Parts: sequence; structure tokens; C-alpha cells
Amino acid sequence: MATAASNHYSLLTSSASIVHAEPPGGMQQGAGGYREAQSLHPHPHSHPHQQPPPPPPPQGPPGHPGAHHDPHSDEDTPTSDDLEQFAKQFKQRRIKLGFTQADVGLALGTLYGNVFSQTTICRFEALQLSFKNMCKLKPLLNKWLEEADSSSGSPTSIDKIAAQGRKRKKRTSIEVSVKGALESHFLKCPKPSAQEITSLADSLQLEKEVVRVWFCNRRQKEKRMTPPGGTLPGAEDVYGGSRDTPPHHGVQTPVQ
DNA sequence: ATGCATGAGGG
DNA sequence: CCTCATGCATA
Repeated sequence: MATAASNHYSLLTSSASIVHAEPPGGMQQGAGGYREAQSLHPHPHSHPHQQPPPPPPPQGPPGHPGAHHDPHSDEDTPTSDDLEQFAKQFKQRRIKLGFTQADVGLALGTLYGNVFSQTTICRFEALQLSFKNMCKLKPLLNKWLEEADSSSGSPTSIDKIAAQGRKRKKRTSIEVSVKGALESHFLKCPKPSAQEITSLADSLQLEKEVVRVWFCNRRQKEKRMTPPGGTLPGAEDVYGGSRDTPPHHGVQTPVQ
């Protein structure tokens, strides 16, 4: 890997800095002062958009009992609409209880051993995960909800164990114009060959890896439940024999 | 909230 | 190399 590229890595800061000192009743997330306040829908079920083609539940555990379809019970695969509603309620309740997305992530760790980051919780609430991923996380978050509203006084003590003696490449900032170019190529060919990537990287003066990863990430976005608004007609199942990617169209919900 | 990145798993 | 789940770092 003697790429002439100058990868400049930065050592992982192992300092446990307190990033959370949120006053009760105050704003959270510390994301520049954004409140997670959102208008609640007066109607129980409104379908402003439609899109993800919930893949069939490949349930396969032997000796699986009959099929009980309880809208409240989670054992079978929920529909994309269920997930959407759940995410909404979850977010609302979470905020109501005064928890941050990060808090929830950590709580899940103490409750089940699976710690999640603020990013994941955020993406769940925004339905920016794949259908499968949403289904996997729903039960966990659902349980947390029960616990949270049930015990309005149980302190969730958690300890963070982190010591990854690994270096992480600094996030490369790609210029908007360059992003536009990548975007164009993506629409033309979402899965360029290694050589294509190489020449593209050369043209844009970017490292091959950066370009490759960009395409990977782009494809993932396309597979989210809430894909980027802008599905062009006619440019769909271009993925060579992958699998899903059914008619996903529809407009993305106004980012909240 | 989101962009770029890592890593496990599969071919 | 790709997909897929996940997150650090950042806008």
C-alpha cells in the first residue's frame, strides 16, 4: 500500500471528556441548539409518503408457533409503517422523559449489553436505517421505553469501556463541486469497477479509497427507508443482481 | 443531524 | 471487492 497519498491520521483521543451536562428540562443533544421539538400529528395514521417494500419476513426458527398478528406484540416482522409510527412515538416519549439520544444508547447497553451511539438512535428515529436494521433495533428500544416510563426515578448508571488503540483516518471533506461530480457518476453507474474508481479518483484528485467508500456509502443511503429525495424515473434496479431495491420513490419527509 | 470511515461477513 | 451495521468527528 505505498500509495503516494499522504494519509494523515490522528491518534484516538482516549480522554474521557464529559460531553453531557444537560440541565433538566433544558435542551439536549447539544447539536448547535436544535430542539427535537416536532409537531405531533393529530391523526393516528397518516401516510404522507410510502416507500419501502417491506421484504418478506424470513422467519425460520424451527418449531415456530402459529402466527399471531398482534399490532402490539413484536415478534414477527413489523411493517414499514409500524416502524414509522413507532419511531415517532419513541422520539416523542424520549424527549418527554428528558433523555437524549446518547442516553438511550447507553441505557440499552446497561440493560442488554448492547451499547449504541447517539448516531444510531438518531438514525432510528429518522428512519435512516435499512428495514432490517430497524426491525432489529425496535424491540430493544421498545423495551427501553417501557422501562423508562415505568420507572421515573431509577438512575441508569453506566460505565463506558472504551480503549481502542486504533488510529482513525480523519474525515475527508469533499468539496461540493466534487460531490456533484460523484453524484452524477453515481446516477450513471452506481457500481463502478475498480478501474473506473481509480480513474475517477484521478480525475477528481481524490484517493481511490475515498472514492470507493463514497460509493459504498452512497449505495447504503439508497437502501435506507428514507432515501434521499430524488429518485429519478427509470434509474432504478441498476444494481447488478444484488437484491432488493424495488420501486422506492416517494418524497422524503421534511427533515425534522 | 450527517458525512466519511471501520470492520465483520460473504464470494 | 461488496454489503451491512455502526460510530467518531464534524457541520
